[in-house]
Amino acid sequence: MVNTISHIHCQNCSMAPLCLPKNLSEGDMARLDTIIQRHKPLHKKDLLVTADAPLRYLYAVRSGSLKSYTLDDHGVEQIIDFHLPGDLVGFDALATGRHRSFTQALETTMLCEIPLNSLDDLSAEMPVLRRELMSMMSSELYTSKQLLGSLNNRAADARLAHFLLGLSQRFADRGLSGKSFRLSMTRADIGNYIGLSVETISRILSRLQHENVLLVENKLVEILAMDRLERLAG
Amino acid sequence: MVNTISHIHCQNCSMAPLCLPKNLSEGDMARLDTIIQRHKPLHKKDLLVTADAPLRYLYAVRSGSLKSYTLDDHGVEQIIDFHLPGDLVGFDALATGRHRSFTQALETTMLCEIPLNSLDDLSAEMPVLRRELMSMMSSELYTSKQLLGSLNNRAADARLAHFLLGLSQRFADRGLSGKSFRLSMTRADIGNYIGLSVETISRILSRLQHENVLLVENKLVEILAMDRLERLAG
DNA sequence: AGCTGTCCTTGATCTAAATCAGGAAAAATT
DNA sequence: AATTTTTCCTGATTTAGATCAAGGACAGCT
Repeated sequence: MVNTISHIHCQNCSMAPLCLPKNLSEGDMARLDTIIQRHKPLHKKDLLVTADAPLRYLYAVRSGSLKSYTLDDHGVEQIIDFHLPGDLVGFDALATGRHRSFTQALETTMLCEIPLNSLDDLSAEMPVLRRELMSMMSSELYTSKQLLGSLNNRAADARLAHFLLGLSQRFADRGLSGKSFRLSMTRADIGNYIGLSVETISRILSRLQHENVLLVENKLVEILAMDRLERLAG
Repeated sequence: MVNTISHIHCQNCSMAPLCLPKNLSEGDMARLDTIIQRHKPLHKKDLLVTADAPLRYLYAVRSGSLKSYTLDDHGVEQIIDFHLPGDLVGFDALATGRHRSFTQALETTMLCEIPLNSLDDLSAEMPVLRRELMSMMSSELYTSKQLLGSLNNRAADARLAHFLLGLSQRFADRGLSGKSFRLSMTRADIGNYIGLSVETISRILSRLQHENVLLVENKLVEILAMDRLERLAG
């Protein structure tokens, strides 16, 4: 019998509607599929890419999650991204041809590996793929700039609300519950990402729980009052 | 006699080495040049694009400068970018086909207008142009994420130092002085962008002047001790 | 040149969130 | 199952930067 694990294709991947092949015709998708390879599963804390390493592949997250971070002058981690299934990892490295951050699994994570050379060739021939690539980068750019706007000049609870709503939206986009989900990152990771101390994250989660906006149990979060959370996020 | 103003071409534009055509062959550059149009000059405070307007062109800044901003729920401006000569405006709108921010001239500004449809066609045929587009988006993405990292969790003086060093680098890249330059944005704009109040910007500039790190005279800034500024930025 | 509105600076006060501290609960490792 | 390590929570204290306040310097107008 054929091992099904070794035969994952874009055509039968549940993430396809969100991922790179989302707007491709059947034929185009099949062509893209031929260049895509599977990557061995990562365990929690495994590194996918290291800053400065040459960029050879873009990675598509199939399941699990990761964080990307840089190290500042003092070797302190600075988280710049969380990646969920359907996300592509590596766009920020295209300009230099080298990765500019570390990317580490937050839990057991499965990935597809897309060789850049082949992708570039394909994008010459497939206008839809080319536009999709541009579009995904553009979205990431927008999200990143939005984040800037919603962190600067905003109170701690607004930042955290924005973060939770962003996650909620992304889970919902993936066909999962946007109301009830698991945080694969620690409170410290969240604080690092949105510029707050762990204690502040913890306190605000507790407060929102008391105010019946959230229900928090360890890593599990349930949004009880989406409207109030949205009002908080501003 | 031919009016020279009406005959600006990539081939004789001083910004070409930084701008979209930077890596193109002579022939490719000439082809790109045929689709590029000039935009009428903007005066200070003129809007180039409005949020929600359909995206038809990318704009390349030839001279002058602009700021991009969104409006939050309460109609408060939130600056997400400053554009200098050689920069391209509009990348964050590719995904939706609509602009997602307002872009306004900070001074008299000259621009080139690049029709998106033609650019897409060209990028199918010109691999170097395609990669250049991707590369420019990637750079912008990286800068944006870097900024996130260097604003979060950082003291006010480190933020401002980072901002000034970023400007300095960009001026230097453009063949201008990285040591002595003019701020085309107000203190309030800077504060808005890096998440500090006007007063704090003003105070830190004064302090850095007293400490002989900077020389500030209205809009003019001279960096006296680059090393100390870099140490501050961390 | 003089007027008007915006922009910048400096000082005094206040406050939100960081830091310090300690303990409890999970999770990983043995 | 027991032990170690990491993560999370809550309280007390401190502090960096916001806010309030007011005067002075520019820049754009007429």
